[in-house]
Amino acid sequence: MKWDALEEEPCSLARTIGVIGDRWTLLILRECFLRTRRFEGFQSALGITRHLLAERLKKLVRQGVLRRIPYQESPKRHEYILTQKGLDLYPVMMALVHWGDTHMVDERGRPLLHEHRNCGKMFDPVMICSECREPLLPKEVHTHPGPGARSAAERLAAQKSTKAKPRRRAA
Amino acid sequence: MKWDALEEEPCSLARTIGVIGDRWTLLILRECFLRTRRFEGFQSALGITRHLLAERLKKLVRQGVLRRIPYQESPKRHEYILTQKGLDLYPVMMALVHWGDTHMVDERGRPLLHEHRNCGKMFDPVMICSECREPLLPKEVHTHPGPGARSAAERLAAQKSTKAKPRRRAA
DNA sequence: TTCATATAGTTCTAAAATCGAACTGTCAAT
DNA sequence: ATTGACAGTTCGATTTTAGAACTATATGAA
Repeated sequence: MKWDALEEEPCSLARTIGVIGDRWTLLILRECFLRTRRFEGFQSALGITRHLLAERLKKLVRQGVLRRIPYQESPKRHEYILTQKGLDLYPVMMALVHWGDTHMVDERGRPLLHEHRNCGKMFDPVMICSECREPLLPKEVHTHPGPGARSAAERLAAQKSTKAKPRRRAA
Repeated sequence: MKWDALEEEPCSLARTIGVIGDRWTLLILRECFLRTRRFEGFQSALGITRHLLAERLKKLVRQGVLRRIPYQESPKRHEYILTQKGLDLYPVMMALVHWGDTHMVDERGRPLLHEHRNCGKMFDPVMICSECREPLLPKEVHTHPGPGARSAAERLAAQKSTKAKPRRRAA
């Protein structure tokens, strides 16, 4: 699959994955939320190759997740900060962290605790329904095609290009 | 970086990324939540190569995200279903979908709508604080080292192995 | 002046991952 | 006896990533 194609798919999950769904990008975003802003900062915090880091940052800027802002002239230097679109990834990050906290901790316990300044307490993130504010369970959610869904004809056409071709028999 | 090392890192985000943080795995999990259970089902829905699909499924089973269950004898056939650990990824999936719905839709609108059976309404997922039940904003959250955090000495040792080495001057 | 350091990249080759297609094996139905 | 469904495995070619060095600009020290 050409991964650029993901962004064209009629699926919000696929499109999101097309933008942030690889290991280095997710780790770069972690650093962003931890207030890292500069090339060298990302590089030394992550141990990513400079080549890939440059490429990933470029892509995140192109996608509007990060903004590249000059912080000095001569030599020109820029730093990378989260846009609102980038900040909106916070629930994604928290959901990933919380799953790790729940299922991947060793005997030592959580590496990081989160304090909510509003209430002053250590918390876990909980995902609720915007309408009734009850926690969401997969069993209680049904999906329906939305206005951006593909018609049957479109699905058929799309299948032709991605579906496994029939394999021929042995001679 | 050897990606197996991610699971050892003192960071719940890194550990989670080590398990589910690649494009195909995330798409496979989407299919799981859409009730796909069998090899051919995943393959034709995603267009993933059979080779990679087999590998990813094995890894998800090894990690306890999926369970491989026989559904017929002779020939032996199995299907892959989400464990509780896998079901717990629901907030991650919903967060990814919601970001896509917010920032990646085209003029046609959302591909999929979600109905909450509890209240009967179409909803968006909202992430709140478990303690005060207010929506979480990145600015209002502070992180503290938890019991599983690395000591300063451990951080230093870890840096030696991942940090960029000093580069020598040109001759 | 010359050297060293800081920062933000780019370039290059080798190694690893992925793709694409074919192949294996079991069983049921025709 | 052949075809099709299903769940993989194998293999060569292509694409990505890793790892290291190199470029460029400027500051401050020897």
